[in-house]
Amino acid sequence: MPRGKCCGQRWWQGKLQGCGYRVTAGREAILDILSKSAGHLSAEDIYLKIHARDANVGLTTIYRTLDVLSDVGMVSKLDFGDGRARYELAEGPQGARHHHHLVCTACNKVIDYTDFIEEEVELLKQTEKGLEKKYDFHITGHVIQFYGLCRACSEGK
Amino acid sequence: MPRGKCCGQRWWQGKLQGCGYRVTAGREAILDILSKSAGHLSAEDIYLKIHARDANVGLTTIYRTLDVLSDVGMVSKLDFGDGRARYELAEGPQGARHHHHLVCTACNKVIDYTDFIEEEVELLKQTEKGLEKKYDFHITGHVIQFYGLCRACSEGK
DNA sequence: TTGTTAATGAAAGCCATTTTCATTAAGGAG
DNA sequence: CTCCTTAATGAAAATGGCTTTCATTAACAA
Repeated sequence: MPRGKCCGQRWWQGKLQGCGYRVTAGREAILDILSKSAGHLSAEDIYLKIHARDANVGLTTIYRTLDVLSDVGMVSKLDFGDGRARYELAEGPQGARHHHHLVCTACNKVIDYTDFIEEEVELLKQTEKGLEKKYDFHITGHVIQFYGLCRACSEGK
Repeated sequence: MPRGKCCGQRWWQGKLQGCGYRVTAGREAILDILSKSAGHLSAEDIYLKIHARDANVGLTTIYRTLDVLSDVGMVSKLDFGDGRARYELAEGPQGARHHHHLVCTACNKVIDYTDFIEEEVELLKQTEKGLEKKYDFHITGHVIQFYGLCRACSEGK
């Protein structure tokens, strides 16, 4: 077994077990699919990919697993306003780097951008600090997202 | 009939008719409720308020009217991630002033804040410009929102 | 006043997600 | 390695916000 793969498994197995969750084939499969896809998969996307690749993991389990993985902090749940949740590997040593999303409201294409991120993050950090103090809130997250029409959708109209 | 009220009515009646929509009792009632409530009402909230105040407007009509009012730009549709849309009077001469939202993920309380707004708006504007150019997008909107636990929910745990 | 057509409401439908419940299997104890 | 406790799973049913359908009503222009 290749060293890299082994270490990767160790990593998420430890994280799951450390949080009191069991390591199962379904969880492994879902995590594997997320790590090999370019983000933004819906539960059904994952369901289809899992069934295409090999075998049986019910939709229910996919939803439950995604909850677990969110809980553990390995996966981020995204909302692009189209009525279904999307999931991507959370940023971190194993995941992608920090980015925000630009969503086409016509074709639902999503662009991850990292430009301007530094300024955004800096402003968000300051604002969070200010809001926490002023409103006595413990801030745990934020959403910053842009919506619009991509080139194709803009012209096709 | 008081002058203020008359002018207020004129205003939205004109706006509706100018966009080819008819003026109906239901639309008047919904708009009135929105203007007298402190923001963030769900369709069902409005439904209950309408039935408490006087009479019959079906939930279907409320959804349809809110769509119309969004279309005309009189109402903003909000998404706080709890699975139901919220609506508030759009900012403008008749509506509230520009603000963003701070959401408690435990009790769903929402705080409108205007602090830090100038900087946020400025950054958003610049980022939009950059993204439009780089990704050839026509940006039509954005979401910036903070999530966390309010004082009460933080302690009650 | 009348005619056209948008607006309405009740009921049915839609669909992502959740719940229920009986079955299976992870992983610690022995 | 085997047992045992309990989490994990899947199928099916349920949930719930929202939308569609369709027959009826009412805006408002002529």
